[in-house]
Amino acid sequence: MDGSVESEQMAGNEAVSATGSNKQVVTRFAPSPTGFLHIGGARTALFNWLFARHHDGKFLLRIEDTDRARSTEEAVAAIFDGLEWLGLGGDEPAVFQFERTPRHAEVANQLLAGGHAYRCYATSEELAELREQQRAAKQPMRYDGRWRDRSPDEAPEGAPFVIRLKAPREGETVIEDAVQGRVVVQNAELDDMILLRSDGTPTYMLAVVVDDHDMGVTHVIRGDDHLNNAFRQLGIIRAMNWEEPVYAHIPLIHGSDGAKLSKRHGALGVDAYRDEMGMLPEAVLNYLLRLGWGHGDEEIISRDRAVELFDIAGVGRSPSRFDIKKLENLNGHYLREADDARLAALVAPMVAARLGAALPDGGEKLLTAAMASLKPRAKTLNEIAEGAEFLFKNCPLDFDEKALALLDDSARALLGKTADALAPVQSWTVEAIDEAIRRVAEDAGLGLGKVAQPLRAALTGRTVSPGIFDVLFLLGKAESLERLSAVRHASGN
RNA sequence: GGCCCCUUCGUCUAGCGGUCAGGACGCGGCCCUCUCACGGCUGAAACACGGGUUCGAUUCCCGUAGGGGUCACCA
Repeated sequence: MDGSVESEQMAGNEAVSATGSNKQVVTRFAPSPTGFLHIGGARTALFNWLFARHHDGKFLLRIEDTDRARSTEEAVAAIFDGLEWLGLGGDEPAVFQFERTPRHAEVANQLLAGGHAYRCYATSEELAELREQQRAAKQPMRYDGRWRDRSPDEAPEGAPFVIRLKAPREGETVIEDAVQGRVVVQNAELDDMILLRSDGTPTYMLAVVVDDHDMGVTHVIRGDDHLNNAFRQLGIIRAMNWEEPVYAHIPLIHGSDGAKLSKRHGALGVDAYRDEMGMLPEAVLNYLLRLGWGHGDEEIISRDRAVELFDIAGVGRSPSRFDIKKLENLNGHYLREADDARLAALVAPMVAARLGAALPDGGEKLLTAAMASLKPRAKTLNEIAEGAEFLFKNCPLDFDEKALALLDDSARALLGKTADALAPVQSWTVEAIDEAIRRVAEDAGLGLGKVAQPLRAALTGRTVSPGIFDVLFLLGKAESLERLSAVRHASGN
């Protein structure tokens, strides 16, 4: 057996033993509030949430808002809103990183006092020049450590400085990543990163490490784009002599073009899946779960089942592309499973918007009754709303072209016979309607389809709708007859 | 460019040395049928390439190619 497989197993066992022993699993989701909760972030949150639940641990939230210029309150609200919709709230109130600035500075100074960090007086211009030279010389671009070993007396009087980590230059750093396996980086590749900016605020590198430590995070599950950062962060953790968390860097989600899917590249927020695309949260969750994680042939996986099954070992190592078709398919599945009244409540405002008018009294009730025949035909709430429109249209219906084509003179004559057959029906049940319509077809010596299609056109204005008996039943006797009559008395096409 | 990661049907994936390479979405066909869906059955569709290791590689190792990530006083 080779080394990498072995190391993966070790990483896996480490994760398990951390839970098997006295230590409670703590995971966190730590978005920066510079935009909405995008789909990749939602998946990261999901994996963290599931891992914590699976191990009876804690799932925490932290808002990484140390970049004051780019953080907004709207973004914070959007992120909480998205998480709430998906049912991925934290087990404790969210931590706002900016509020912990003093603690970050404290740690930086501790590092300084312990000789693990030093003051660097290089200016931004100086550094930019350095990078430019390195670029020109085709050298790797990194800080050259010009203040690393200088004596403090050489410091320019009163000049601003940053605090940098004094990272080891020899040897290598190894991470046994629970997803990626053993990853090794030469320490020479890592430069002395900035811990505290010249204005005294912490950088992300410092803040994450301090906060993760203080929050007791045992497992850091995050996007693959942080894998390189982990090596730098480890430098701080080791300098502080803190316990190292288990890292699990999950592959990113790419767009259908294969490029990184992020808010910077116009990826959608989860709110768009809810508000614009008509998705159900359980469908989004199921889809996200299967993107990058698998358990044999299981495709339809409930939240509870996911908690039961989820493990890091099932997370794949390669990036995946977002496929809206599959999400839609899953959404269709959950639509069919969903409670009719819940769906009606969700769809009612959408139907009203399409109609440009409020729904009549009892509109939501009618939608609930119609849901059983509406939802199998839809993949999104939008499609349900579209399919429900005919229920609320007023009498001179707007007919689409194909419907109009069906309503020729002979069809109108047939519609007359149909109306006559329907008029005497006393108890307006699907069975009674079924019987009456079939008799019309039989008497005319026609197949049921020959009667149903013109009827459908006359009643809905479309050639596509739920079963014709259901349409008649849902519309009610009076409305049905009125629509038939309206068509028969309209001028020919 | 340096460093790091990745590579099974178009897409998401199962596989963990010997399989007719399985499932799902999408696509085609058939059935059901009053339309459209749903549902059922079914078909086409993949181990990037080249070397090893091995009796035997999709599976292990090394290259190549391709893709991605990362190199800020952003997070």
